[in-house]
Amino acid sequence: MATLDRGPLTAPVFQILLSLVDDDLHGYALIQDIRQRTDGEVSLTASTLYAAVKRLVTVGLISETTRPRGEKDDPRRRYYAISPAGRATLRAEAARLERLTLMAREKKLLPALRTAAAKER
Amino acid sequence: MATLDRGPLTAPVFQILLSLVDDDLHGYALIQDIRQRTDGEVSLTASTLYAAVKRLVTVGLISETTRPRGEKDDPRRRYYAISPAGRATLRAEAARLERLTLMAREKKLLPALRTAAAKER
DNA sequence: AGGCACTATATCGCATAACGGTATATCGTC
DNA sequence: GACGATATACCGTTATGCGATATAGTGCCT
Repeated sequence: MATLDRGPLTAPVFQILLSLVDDDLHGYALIQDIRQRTDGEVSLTASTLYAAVKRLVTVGLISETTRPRGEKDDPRRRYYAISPAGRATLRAEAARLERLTLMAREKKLLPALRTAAAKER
Repeated sequence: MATLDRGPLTAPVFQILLSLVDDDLHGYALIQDIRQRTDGEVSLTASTLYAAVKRLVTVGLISETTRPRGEKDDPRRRYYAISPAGRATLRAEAARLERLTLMAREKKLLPALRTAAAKER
């Protein structure tokens, strides 16, 4: 079943949640927003997106919401909003990604950061 | 076939490559090293590890290597080394993770960094 | 009015990969 | 030799991404 293992989020799921942080969007808009934000690096197909959205609703990380005011009403559109659980999951994942980045930096795979702390010594 | 899509590396694969950056290790040692480095967050089962190692060899990101000198010779052990392609892939993945972390930070999902640049203004 | 590209959602089936379980064999220690 | 830890391998299940396809509304142009 759709458990959506607590654990690493897949790229599509991470991007969907990220896109919903600021606005409620419908499926098709999600595809476009993600493609734009990632410079085409993450370009979801319809099947990937709608399946992922369905799973996210099932596990409660997002929910279908009422149509935002002032939107042209294309009756086919279904809007989604991120839930508190979704925000928490996304924050946890962001922290995990940051830890991974740090691990890579420790192995000299990324250039060192010029942190304020480093500047101060 | 084992394509190992250029694209996001899975958590097991990322950790395996990371463990091989500094040392050549055998399968079982990889499991232990990864569990240690990640504080138990990534704890690979034998089936996951050996399958992933096999795929990585197939696509040329790692290669089986000769037994390091001075190691007790348990004849079952098979040692692996990361390849130049493996290093490049790992570096690219680390950069991708850093970009994702940045995206999350832009959405205020992570505390802002005190960068040297920020200090200088 | 008709055509056509774009918008929008949904479903089927295939491929990849993680993982639990299990099997097998070797090592070190008692 | 018994036993636990070490070490690799294979099988079946499950989750997910994605190509392909279906269906239909929208907006624009002629």
